[in-house]
Amino acid sequence: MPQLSSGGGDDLGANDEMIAFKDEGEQEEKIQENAFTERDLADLKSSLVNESEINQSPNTAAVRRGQQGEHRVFQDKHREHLEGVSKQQDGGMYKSPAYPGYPFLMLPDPYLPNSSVSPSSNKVSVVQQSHGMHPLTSLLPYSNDHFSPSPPHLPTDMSQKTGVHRHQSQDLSGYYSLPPGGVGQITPSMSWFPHSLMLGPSGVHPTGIPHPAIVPSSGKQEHDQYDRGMYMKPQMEVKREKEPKKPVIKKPLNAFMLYMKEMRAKVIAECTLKESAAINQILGRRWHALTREEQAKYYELARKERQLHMQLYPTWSARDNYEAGLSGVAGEKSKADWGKKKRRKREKQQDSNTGGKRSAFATFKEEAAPAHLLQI
DNA sequence: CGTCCTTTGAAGTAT
DNA sequence: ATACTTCAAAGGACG
Repeated sequence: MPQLSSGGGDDLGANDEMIAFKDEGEQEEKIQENAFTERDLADLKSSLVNESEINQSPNTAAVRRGQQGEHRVFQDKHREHLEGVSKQQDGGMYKSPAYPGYPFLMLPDPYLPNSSVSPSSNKVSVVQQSHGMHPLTSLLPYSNDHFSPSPPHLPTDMSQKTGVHRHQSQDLSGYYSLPPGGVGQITPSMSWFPHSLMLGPSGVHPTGIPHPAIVPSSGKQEHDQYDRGMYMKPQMEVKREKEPKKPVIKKPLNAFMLYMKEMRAKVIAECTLKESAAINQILGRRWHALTREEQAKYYELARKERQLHMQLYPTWSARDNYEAGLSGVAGEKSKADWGKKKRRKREKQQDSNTGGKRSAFATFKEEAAPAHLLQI
């Protein structure tokens, strides 16, 4: 039982979340890069173009894999190094957030109708409002009040939930001063949700808790519903009601995803690029250019997202969404079904390694990242 | 319309 | 224990 194996002191792998940091030498270099000036952008674009040149190799995928693997090995090396730091964080930093500015970052706008964040109230806007916001992200004003020992709105269903297989985070009970009742007793304030959301047709969690993270399993479009659909116009709601879909609870966003959400619009504006694959490459490089502290903010946010997600959906498993779009029913995939996509992907990798057709994106990069971008 | 691309990280399965 | 795979977001491209 993997979930249990990480129990005890581990907090959803929080201790491992600091592993992505670079070594000191590179760190310095990255810190310099981190001054995101126009020059930085030019560098990034230049790098992107260079990458595209590299990627012309038929073994692009393999090369990338190799690089990734290298990087991960490197991360592992630093896992040890950072472990002490991480533990310190669990014991100290997380109990008293090291980033007093961000805990209330994204609360107001989408969840308080027609409200907006006071620009002066935030140090960091972690999630781009223009892109809407991940439902859980938006659930995370990260005030400890939400986990106060006396939850203001305790959904009755939650404590009655049976068959809970997600372990309760030790850290959670420690950090949020949880009552000794377990998951069912921990209930974040539902004041995060706008009333319209509370009444939404799709946002009903198995526990009975309405939540925007639950979206109809209608493929990719669910993303939009995720961000904007929670405030769907009545017409849309009617339409959705007509064709009810099995709700899908999305994975909580990891640190990098949170970072991407925040920075995407910025990069798009700077680059005048819209292609997400290219944007993501830039964001990936920027991510590595972040300082420890900057990354830590997102790791912390991601950690809390996972915590909250686990509280809200104690029975949810990442596996539920594996091929959910194909099965239509989350969590019903058999072990026989499990390998289908896997094999497909393996075949694809073999294809690329044996000089298969070039990706459309490679072509795109050659065309979309021409020299004129370097002049910025 | 569904899938791919591309990134990192979390969590799952397979060996 | 380690390796590998899937999925989170995003939106244009493509079959």
